[in-house]
Formats: sequence, C-alpha cells, structure tokens
Amino acid sequence: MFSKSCEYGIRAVIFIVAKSQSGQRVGIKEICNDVGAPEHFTAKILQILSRLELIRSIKGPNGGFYVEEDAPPILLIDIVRAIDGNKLFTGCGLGLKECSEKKPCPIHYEFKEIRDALREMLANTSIQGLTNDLEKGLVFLKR
Amino acid sequence: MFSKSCEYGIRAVIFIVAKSQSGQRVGIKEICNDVGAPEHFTAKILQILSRLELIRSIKGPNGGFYVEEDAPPILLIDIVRAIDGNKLFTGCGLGLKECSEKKPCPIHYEFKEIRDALREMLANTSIQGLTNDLEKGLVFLKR
DNA sequence: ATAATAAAAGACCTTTTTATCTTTTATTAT
DNA sequence: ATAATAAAAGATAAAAAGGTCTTTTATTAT
Repeated sequence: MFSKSCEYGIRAVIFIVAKSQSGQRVGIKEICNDVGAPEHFTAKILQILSRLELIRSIKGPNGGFYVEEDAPPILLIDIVRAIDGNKLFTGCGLGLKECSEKKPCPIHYEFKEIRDALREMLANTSIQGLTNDLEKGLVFLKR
Repeated sequence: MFSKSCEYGIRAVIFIVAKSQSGQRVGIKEICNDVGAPEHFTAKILQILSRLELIRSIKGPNGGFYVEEDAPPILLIDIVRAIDGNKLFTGCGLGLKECSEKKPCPIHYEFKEIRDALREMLANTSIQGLTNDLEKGLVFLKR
C-alpha cells in the first residue's frame, strides 16, 4: 500500500512526536533503533519532512529531531503526500493514464470508494493522536 | 495500490472475458494492443493465470486466450491474489512483521477497516460483471 | 511431413526502490 | 580556537519491479 519510505517515515515521526511530548529531541540513531528502520535511508526521509517543516531538526550536540509544542497536528496524509505523492489518491486503479468520471475504467467507481475512504482516514488521523496509545503500551512500533 | 503486473493482468482478463462472451478467442498481441500493455510481460502474467486455470489458453493457429462459457465468475480478488499475493490484505500498514490485534501497530485498526473494505470490494466484483459496461461503451480499458 | 501460427519458457536488460558508506556542514561545549 | 556531536548531502551498491528479445513447444492447415 505505502512505500517502505513512507512506512519508515510514519513510524519515525510517531516516535519523534512521542518523544517531543516529553520535551526530548531524538537523534536518528535512537529513532532507527527504536523503530527498526535503516539509519541513512530514514535520515533522508526525515530530511524531506524537515524541509517541508512537518518536523524540525537541529544539528550538533543536543541536536536531533523534534516537533514544536504548539505546532499544528501532523496528519498521516501530510506524510504520505510528502513521501509517496498523491498518486495513491488520484491514480487509476488499473493504471490508466486517462481515467475519470467522463472516461472511467471498469472499476473506477468501486475503486474510488476505497480510495476516498483511505484518504479520509489519513486526513483524519493525526500522529499526535496515535502517540497516546503508544505511551500506554497499547500499541507498538517495532517488530 | 496494485503492481503493474496486476493492473495489466486485470485489464487483460477483462478483455479476454469480454471477447469470450461473444465466443472469440484472442491472441496476446490483440489483447495487448487493445489494452495498452507490454506484450511479453503480459504474456507471463497470463501464463500464471492460465496455470491456475482462471483463464484458458490454446496454442497454435486459432489458438489464444479465453474463458469457458460455464466457468464460475472470475473475481478481482482471484487475480490480485494470484499475482500480488495477499500481503495487501494481511500485511501491516506500517510494514511491521508482527502486527495483530494482540500486538497492533499504531494505525492497525484504522488500516484494517480500509483493507477489509478493499478485500470485500475485490471479492464481490466479478470480471463478468464488468464486461457489460465495457460492451455498452460506458467504460474503457486503454489510455 | 511441412510450414505457419501462437502460447510457453528462458535469458537478458533497464528502471526504480531500498539500502549503505563516506564526506560535509552546522552547532555546542570545552 | 578546538574537539565532539549530529544532521545534511553525496556517491555508490544491492534488490526488486518492470520490460524486451530469443528460443522452444504445441497445434493446425496444407
């Protein structure tokens, strides 16, 4: 469904947000250890998110990744869009270049429903909301 | 969402079923022309479906691909399973190896809903049902 | 039997994705 | 200023997905 990049990205951001809520910055090493992701690969993904200012980073000692206290919630869809683009939400289910209400592919309407439900879900789910369960140990990020 | 293989496979089978309904067999060339798919690549996909007996093929002059009149409906999920496997229906949204009700990832439940809806849709949609709209020109397979 | 046709199979190539290793840049503490 | 730290950036490599080309096998019509 999502690319590896996106999976790592989401997992990393969940971890970063969780740590930020207790006021800590986290280094890429710790992130990748705790989230089970390849370090340099994930670093690049976080760079993208950092450039888009979805997350923040600071270099040097005591540096690391974090999100600001008063930052608006990060939505899953923000991360997916940033990393995988929005072909997932707009592309044809059968891979046709031209596929629309006017010239639909055979599964256009069936597929649209699923896609819309997915987009809705991603647009309504904030990372901040997910970290609660994580801290309660109800939910896991590794393995 | 689906792999290219799967997209080509579905498109090809829709075309084959449509032709079969008017009693014609179709060669791989005609299929790929009409469906806009790479020939040899698609041929291999159809071989897989043929081995699984989702579709039939006959070699030699007047040969080609077809489905039998009285064959049970081919469901989208049959094709997806045959080509992409069922990771789409069982895999974790965040790519965790271990992710279940007992040890859920942070988006386990949200993701499950979408995935189930997708599976349901694929399990309830038959190729035979899709070809009607195709013949009526309501729906398209190329471009 | 022979030639023609069409799928099956195999070898190979290209592109994209995923992953690693190295160097550079920015920041901090000493 | 210097050394240490940590992200950013760049180069390279491995793996997977996507795609092409050639040969083989089965079938049919002549």
